Amino acid sequence: MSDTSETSEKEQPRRRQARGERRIAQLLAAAAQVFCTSGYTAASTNAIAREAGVSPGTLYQFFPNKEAIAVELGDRLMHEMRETYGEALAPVDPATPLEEAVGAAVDRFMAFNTAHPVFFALMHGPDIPGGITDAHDQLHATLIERVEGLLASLLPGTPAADITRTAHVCLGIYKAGLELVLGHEDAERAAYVQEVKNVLIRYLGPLVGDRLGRT
Amino acid sequence: MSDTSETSEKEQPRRRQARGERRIAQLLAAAAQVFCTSGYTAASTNAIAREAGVSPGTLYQFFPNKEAIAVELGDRLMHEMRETYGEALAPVDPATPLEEAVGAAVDRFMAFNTAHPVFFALMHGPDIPGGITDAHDQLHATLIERVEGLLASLLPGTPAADITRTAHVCLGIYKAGLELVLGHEDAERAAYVQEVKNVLIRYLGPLVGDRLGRT
Amino acid sequence: MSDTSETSEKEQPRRRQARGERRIAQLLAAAAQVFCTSGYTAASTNAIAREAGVSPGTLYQFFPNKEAIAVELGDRLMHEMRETYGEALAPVDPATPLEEAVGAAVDRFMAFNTAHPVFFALMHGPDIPGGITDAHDQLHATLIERVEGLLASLLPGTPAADITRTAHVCLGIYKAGLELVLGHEDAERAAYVQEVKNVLIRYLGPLVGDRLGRT
Amino acid sequence: MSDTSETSEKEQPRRRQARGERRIAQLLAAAAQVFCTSGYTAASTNAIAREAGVSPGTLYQFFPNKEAIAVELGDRLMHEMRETYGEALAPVDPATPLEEAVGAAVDRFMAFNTAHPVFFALMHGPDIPGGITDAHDQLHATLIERVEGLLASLLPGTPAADITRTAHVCLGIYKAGLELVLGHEDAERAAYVQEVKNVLIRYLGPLVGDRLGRT
DNA sequence: GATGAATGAGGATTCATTCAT
DNA sequence: TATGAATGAATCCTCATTCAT
Repeated sequence: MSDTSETSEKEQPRRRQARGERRIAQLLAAAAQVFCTSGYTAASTNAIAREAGVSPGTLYQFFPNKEAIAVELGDRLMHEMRETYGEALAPVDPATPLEEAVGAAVDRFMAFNTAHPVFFALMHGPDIPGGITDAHDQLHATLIERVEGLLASLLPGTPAADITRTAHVCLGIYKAGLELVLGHEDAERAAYVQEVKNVLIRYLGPLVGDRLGRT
Repeated sequence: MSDTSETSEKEQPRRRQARGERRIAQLLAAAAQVFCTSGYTAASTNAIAREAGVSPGTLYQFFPNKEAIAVELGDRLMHEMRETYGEALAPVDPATPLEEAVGAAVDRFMAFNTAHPVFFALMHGPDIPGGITDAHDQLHATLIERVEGLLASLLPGTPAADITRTAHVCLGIYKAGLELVLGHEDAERAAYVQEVKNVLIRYLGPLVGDRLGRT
Repeated sequence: MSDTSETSEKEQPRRRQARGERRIAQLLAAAAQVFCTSGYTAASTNAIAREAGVSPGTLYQFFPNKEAIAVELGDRLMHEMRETYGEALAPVDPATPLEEAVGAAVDRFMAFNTAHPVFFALMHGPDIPGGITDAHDQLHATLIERVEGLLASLLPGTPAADITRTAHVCLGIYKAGLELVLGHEDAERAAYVQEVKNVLIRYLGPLVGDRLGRT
Repeated sequence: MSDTSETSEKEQPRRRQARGERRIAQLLAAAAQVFCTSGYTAASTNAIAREAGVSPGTLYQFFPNKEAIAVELGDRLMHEMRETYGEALAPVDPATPLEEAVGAAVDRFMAFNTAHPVFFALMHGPDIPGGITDAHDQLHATLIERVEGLLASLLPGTPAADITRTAHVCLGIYKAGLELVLGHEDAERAAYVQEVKNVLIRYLGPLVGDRLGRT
């Protein structure tokens, strides 16, 4: 009881921050839950607050608006992804067989996304094509960056514009695949995972081959 | 002619229907516009009515709810697609080179979807994974069917389950590609179209090859 | 076919009127149906028109508004009641035993109201105490008049104000009883009918008795 | 005092609740007003909020829908009734002369209903015979129960089914009488009150008598 | 007469956000 | 910090009524 007492002048700020962090985590967890259940657009801040067991006012003490919740959620997810699979998406030894590189990347991504289904909701975002919100933009940009990094190491010497385009295509394929994977279970799910790998490997194969061929 | 009864069963009703039909077309056009601008979820029936220059009540004279608008819009799009590219998606002569078959299909699909951007909004639908609405379900089911038809002719002898899975993958790829295509213009757009073709061709190539190889 | 031809100059007006009458009857029947199903307040003119198989415009060709439909319906019901049970509610031979007079009146009223359940809906009317609408006012007034007539013959020499008050009480009892009767079936319904008679007989008994006693 | 934790569990919540309680009371008062003026069916939640001087949103912070307002209003009225006239409707000493028992009950009921005219609106409810809403159902059921209690003590030995039926009849009589009472003033009102008593006394008299007779 | 399209105010209800406490 | 009350515009949808045809 001695140093957990709130009246300890030194501890208070730290405790406050700690409490804040806890609240934020709590709110983000609730938001994840609600985003998964209802999708981003339909998710209401009140519902998130309720799910978190706090009042709407409290929510707005930590986030200026709904968007910001999604942004922070995305950031943390990306962060956790980096923490967890840190080097998995880092540039790859060009000698690694493509099958292996892609297979590992897809497996890890899928594992992560299956464990954190919000990711999908955030990637998908509000359906509108152009107007995508910041949250999704940011998440998307970060993901693209990472994929670009991977591709750059797989396809050295490829023009940046091509790398970017290929990254978009790969991410698109992955997202589409993820939707299918999440929509099925067990054997069928596994089959879809394999298909995603197939698509990516066959798509990227010739690109890698070209490079090799030119050598 | 013997009976100038209550309502002339030929002219008047047609007139009436004509006006109604025009309004319906007008409303669907407005809905397409609004769906494109705001996405299906965020689109409001009032906004659609406003866009169409009619009162909300008028909208509800023709459609019982928002969903019904999307359904009808999807139906008409599918219908027009069939009319326009009727045989383009019909089973294909297995002798057709894959490049050609896929290239033609993608070109036509893309042309149609570029001309009718609503299609994308409808395909995408409300972001929530499970809850998809009828409108999107129906559209999706119809599209899947068509793709299955195509694939069945390209990959004879393949088990139905595999055809279905492959169809889902192809449609997923196409949708992801469409998003990228719609998000770019001119040369970049063309490049993305080419990438979609590449992905599909390379994905399907081995499957066709297997068949050929087995022959 | 000769004289049913619409081109017969003389017949046309008559036919028109006849047709009009048919339409009105049709509309009133539909209104009765809808009033019963949804109550007067919740009944929509569109629903009535639909039930009648005509367009809303047609309805308004015959009735200026919803109220008027109820009024006309009430009128016709009163009319039919008079036609059917004409003398049943007419002044009664004071020698008739009260039980008999009341029993007969209740039986007939109940028979009529059971056969025409709209009557109840119209009597009940929009729930608001003071603001009762014309339709119900009129119906009510007519009913009160009739009951007053009956009572006047049963209770000769009673001041008009008392007759009126007693009439209101009797009608109130009857309406309350009707609600109960309509809410039950078979044996229980019969029991409630008997109760209504009991209430009225016992209520009126002393009044009649007074008179007799004074004789 | 060792713990100045998150929320003081004694003062603050009470404060909060106090404000809410006040709003609820205010809203219920407004609802009562509006229900009286327009009847339950025609009363709009917006009108209630306006009458209470708050925004529609505020209303929905306390009540999930219109129905709930009526239910709560009914509950509170019943509660107040019990508080105020607690034992007045409680089982009665069978030795009490019927006139006295009925007279007292009617007087109290009438006093209460005159002071709280909403009661009538709630008892009456939406005009539609079968569809009665929960609010009215509940109120009705509670009232019936109470009347049954009264009757059971007045008519010991009567089968439950008969008690129930008699209770329905008495309540019906009372409601019909209330309508008349509320529709008149001063002397005429008093006269109607007397008539209600007369009806009930004469109706119940023989039932009590039967019992006595059988003794 | 008859049609059915058109109206538009109004219904119940929700929601992101703010504010007094 | 935390609360929860407050907001008010916006949501989908209905309905009595009118009007061109």
